[in-house]
Amino acid sequence: MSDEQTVYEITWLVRRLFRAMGARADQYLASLGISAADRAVMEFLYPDEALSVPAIANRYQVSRQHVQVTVNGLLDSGYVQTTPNPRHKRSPLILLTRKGSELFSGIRDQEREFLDEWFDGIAADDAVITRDTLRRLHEQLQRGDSHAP
Amino acid sequence: MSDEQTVYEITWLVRRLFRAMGARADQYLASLGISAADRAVMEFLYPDEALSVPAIANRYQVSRQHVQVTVNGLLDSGYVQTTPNPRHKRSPLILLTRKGSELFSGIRDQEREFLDEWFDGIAADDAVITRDTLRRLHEQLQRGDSHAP
DNA sequence: ATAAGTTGACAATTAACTTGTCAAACAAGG
DNA sequence: CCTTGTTTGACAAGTTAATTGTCAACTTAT
Repeated sequence: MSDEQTVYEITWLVRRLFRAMGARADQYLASLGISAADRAVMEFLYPDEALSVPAIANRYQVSRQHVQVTVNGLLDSGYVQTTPNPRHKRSPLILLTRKGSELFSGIRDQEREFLDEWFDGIAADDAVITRDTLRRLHEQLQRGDSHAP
Repeated sequence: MSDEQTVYEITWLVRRLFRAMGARADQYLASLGISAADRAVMEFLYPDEALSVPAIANRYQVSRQHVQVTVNGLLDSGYVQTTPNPRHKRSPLILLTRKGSELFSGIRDQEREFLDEWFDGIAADDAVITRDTLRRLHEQLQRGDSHAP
């Protein structure tokens, strides 16, 4: 049984960290001329997945229409290309171009570098305990969809 | 020095937890007929702060115009009221009405109950380590505004 | 073959903000 | 005082990242 103040602070920190991480990521992605949605779509395709638009929408948990717009933008910028879908003539598979793959692996390198710096002063044991605790909290939320908030 | 996979998973979990918490909170608040912005404003006023609209906007880190709209809505619903501001005739201080105070303390009770359930299986020691680790990560982000993402 | 479901394109709508602008009110200096 | 610059509430318009609705073309199941 955890103390109330600690519990409250953890939720507060999760909110804060999310905002701060999001702000940094957006800033960095904007400097490359892409949006968070673009990055998310590319992540599903990296390094060499070929998925239809509705399949991406399913994984991203977002409307297929929105993914369609994002993918169309990425097609225009040359970061993704289409390949025929054997299972559906009108709905091609989407995959990264070489250019898109290079962009995304660059993004990943930058992120890795940032994470290394960010976790520099954190003891490995503490990081593992934190991961396990957050994991358990996440499972708990997935499982018990009892009542809000 | 923490292992890369662990570090990455922590950031992933922070994102997921934020989304899940937000979804639950929104659902609960919507059932009460208020928005997340309404709740945030009431939190600044609870239990008995009296602040002007621009002062709330400063703390909330959001445009004063947006807070103005939120506060006007709360005035209409009778959750907040105005009191003359000795320092500015056109900009009254905003404070919770009895109704607003009761609503917010009800929200807090519900949140407390939810958090108790959520952290039920978590050992107190682990919660403390998690809090401290997240705290350090938060401080690190605040401090070093070196480079993105 | 024919009914039912899936898909891309397009349009309209939404939520939660922001920025811009105005006139009234305020603070400070000369 | 009086003028100059700042703060404020009200209103309007714009933005972002998504949603829902609809259509016709196509695909799948029966």
